[in-house]
Amino acid sequence: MAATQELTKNQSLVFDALTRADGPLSAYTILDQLRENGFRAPLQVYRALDKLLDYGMIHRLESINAFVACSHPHDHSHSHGMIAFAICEKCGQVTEFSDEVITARVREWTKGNGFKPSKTTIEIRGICASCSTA
Amino acid sequence: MAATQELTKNQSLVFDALTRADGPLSAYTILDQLRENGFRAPLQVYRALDKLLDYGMIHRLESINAFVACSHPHDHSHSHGMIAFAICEKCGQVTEFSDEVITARVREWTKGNGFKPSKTTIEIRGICASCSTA
DNA sequence: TTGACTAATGTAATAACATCACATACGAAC
DNA sequence: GTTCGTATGTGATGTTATTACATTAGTCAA
Repeated sequence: MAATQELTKNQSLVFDALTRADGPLSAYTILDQLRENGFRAPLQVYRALDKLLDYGMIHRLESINAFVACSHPHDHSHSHGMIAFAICEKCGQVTEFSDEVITARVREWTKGNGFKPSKTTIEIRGICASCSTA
Repeated sequence: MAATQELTKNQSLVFDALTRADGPLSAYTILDQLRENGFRAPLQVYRALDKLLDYGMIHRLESINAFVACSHPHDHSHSHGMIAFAICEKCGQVTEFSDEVITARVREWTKGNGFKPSKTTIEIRGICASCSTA
């Protein structure tokens, strides 16, 4: 499984909702948006989100309990590196970037300490450029 | 406000609970532990946690909704740098470290993108050395 | 075609995490 | 002692996520 068109109905609905939104959405916000599509329960959303996370098509922002569509959907180059997120606390915009230096440095630490990493979260909250000039 | 002995009663109780524990605790776990000390409601815990976070005496682990006592309580050297956490998903142990290279690299990114950071989260989940040999 | 298996879905209930709103108490400054 | 800020007590509510169980739909082989 890899491409968008192979998603199930619910997965597509959830993924489309996240793609339409230009910022992170909470699971319950997605649920509300999809009620007209027949969604009734949180689990319908969470199950789809789990799969989409598996497929690497979306990300979970731990610090705000929300989800975003991956902004580099066709770029698998950073899929094994760490992804960092800058989250604007004013407008909600999320910028995704990956940095080899940080990735390498984290890997050094884990190697040096015998720690086997499974998932690494890097989230910077603050005010984005447009919001601080506005 | 800076030192432990200036904490209020509730703040001390919460801080002590976190210090006794040798791993992260959720707010509700703390609440349960402090019922015999008169705690009745979540807010009593959350208010204390907020202050302790302000004072830099504890940290919040965003990825697991839990709190830990700072492991470098007398070391203010890294208090303006970023702190990273390695969280063992097996035993719950949390190792706290700060890395100037990562800190610098994040600062570079934020400067370069006009992003004003307020709080940065770095959390590595995985299996710690003792758990992977055991 | 039937049966067996697997993946996806539907639904209700509940658990886990966090905040709001309002009342009361306490200490310091005047 | 009044005023003011901080801390506290308490119930209700809001938000996020999971458990448990039933049902549906597709695949594949006998």
